Amino acid sequence: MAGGQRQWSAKVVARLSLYRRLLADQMNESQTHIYSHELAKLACVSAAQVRRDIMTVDYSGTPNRGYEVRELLDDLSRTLDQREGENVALLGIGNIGRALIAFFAGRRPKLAITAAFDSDPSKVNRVLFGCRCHPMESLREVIEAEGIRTAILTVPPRAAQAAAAALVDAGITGILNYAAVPLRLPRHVYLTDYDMTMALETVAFFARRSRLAEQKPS
Amino acid sequence: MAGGQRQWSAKVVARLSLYRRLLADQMNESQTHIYSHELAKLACVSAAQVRRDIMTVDYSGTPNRGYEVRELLDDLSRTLDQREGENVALLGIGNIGRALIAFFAGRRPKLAITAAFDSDPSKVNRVLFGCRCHPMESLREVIEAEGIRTAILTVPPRAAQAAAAALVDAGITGILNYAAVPLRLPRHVYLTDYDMTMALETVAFFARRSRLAEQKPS
DNA sequence: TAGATTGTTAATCGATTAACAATC
DNA sequence: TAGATTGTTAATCGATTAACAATC
Repeated sequence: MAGGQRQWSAKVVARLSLYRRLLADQMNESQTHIYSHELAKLACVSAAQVRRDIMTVDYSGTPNRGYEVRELLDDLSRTLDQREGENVALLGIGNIGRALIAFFAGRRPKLAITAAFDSDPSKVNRVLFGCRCHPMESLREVIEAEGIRTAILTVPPRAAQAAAAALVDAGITGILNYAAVPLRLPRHVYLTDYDMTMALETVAFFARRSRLAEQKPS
Repeated sequence: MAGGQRQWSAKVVARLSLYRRLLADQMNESQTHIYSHELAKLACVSAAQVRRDIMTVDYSGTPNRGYEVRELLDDLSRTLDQREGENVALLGIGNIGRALIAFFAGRRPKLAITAAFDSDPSKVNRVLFGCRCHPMESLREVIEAEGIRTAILTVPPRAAQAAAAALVDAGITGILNYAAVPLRLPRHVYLTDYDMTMALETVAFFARRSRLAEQKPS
């Protein structure tokens, strides 16, 4: 039922994205069907969670064969991809920005970084891995022309809030934020923060703790 | 009470890391004290959460002045940092790996990437932003010599599981995984996955949905 | 059929928020 | 003091897991 108002959570969508990639691997190995517990093992989650997640894309398996790899893959792609493909913008061509452009070049057929922006004139009009760099002044123009709704933010912290506001102003409704600053955005804009310092400090904290636990006398 | 067995969650630790950075900014602006709701606004979280988080580091504010910036900053650092500083290893010197080495160079005084590893001989023995690149063969040796417990994984997907196993074998207890593959690790190893494809697909999904919601007749 | 797996509901778990007496 | 803020407990919320009848 197309009109059913389903509540998607970010975690579910992220797992669907992972399932899709794992299923593509399975198809390359000529697997035609797969059970929830098999997919669960590949994804490192519980089988119950796999079954519940798959319910959300309105695909059904059968007790005998589990899930048909090809069919499930198609249904996942119908949920995750826009049929005609989709373009993404990237703001800030520093080390991280360049690495992300290189990483995503050709990776997903229906999701490509097609426009980059930087305020540094020396970077403008270059082409990196098929992605053209534009001046900040043409932000709105390019975003509207290419129908872009999703942006990656890799500018320095100080510039992040203003850059994000400009993006929203130009019609962006989803931001992946690599700048290590909390952003204040209107509610209709979806935001994911990828703060690398926070991530590394957290891992280091628990790595230390694990060692401490080991040293404790049993 | 130092011995109190407190249960730390990854989310709380990550927020403490953020609070610390925000407080450092405040101190640069000569703020001596700050209220929970002020810090909450900067961090884009609720005031109740700030108060509860700060409780976990055993620091107390006062109704009159809120929190003393300097004191809270010190207590957060005592929790997050190892007093004598700490080294981190990075595996896989591709685009992402190089960008991360550049990003973290000199960023945190007590947390530095000091050793990189790659299986490509042409990359070995170079020095990037003060970080030396070693051959994979000396993994254990270097990790033990530098007392490293935390590692960043930026190798290609196929190599990730084996590389992670080698890290664990060498004594690593925390991994920040940028390789887009779920890893199976012993339970004492702390793992955070940073799957960029998953993140971008999720943001794009919700960005699309937001637009759809806008178009809906009220 | 017997046995394993599915879809789906109920129970559990953990994290966030609301509320409020104590306090400066 | 009066008023705002704190530490802390109780209520709420959402996500995960367990359980089980239906099914191939």
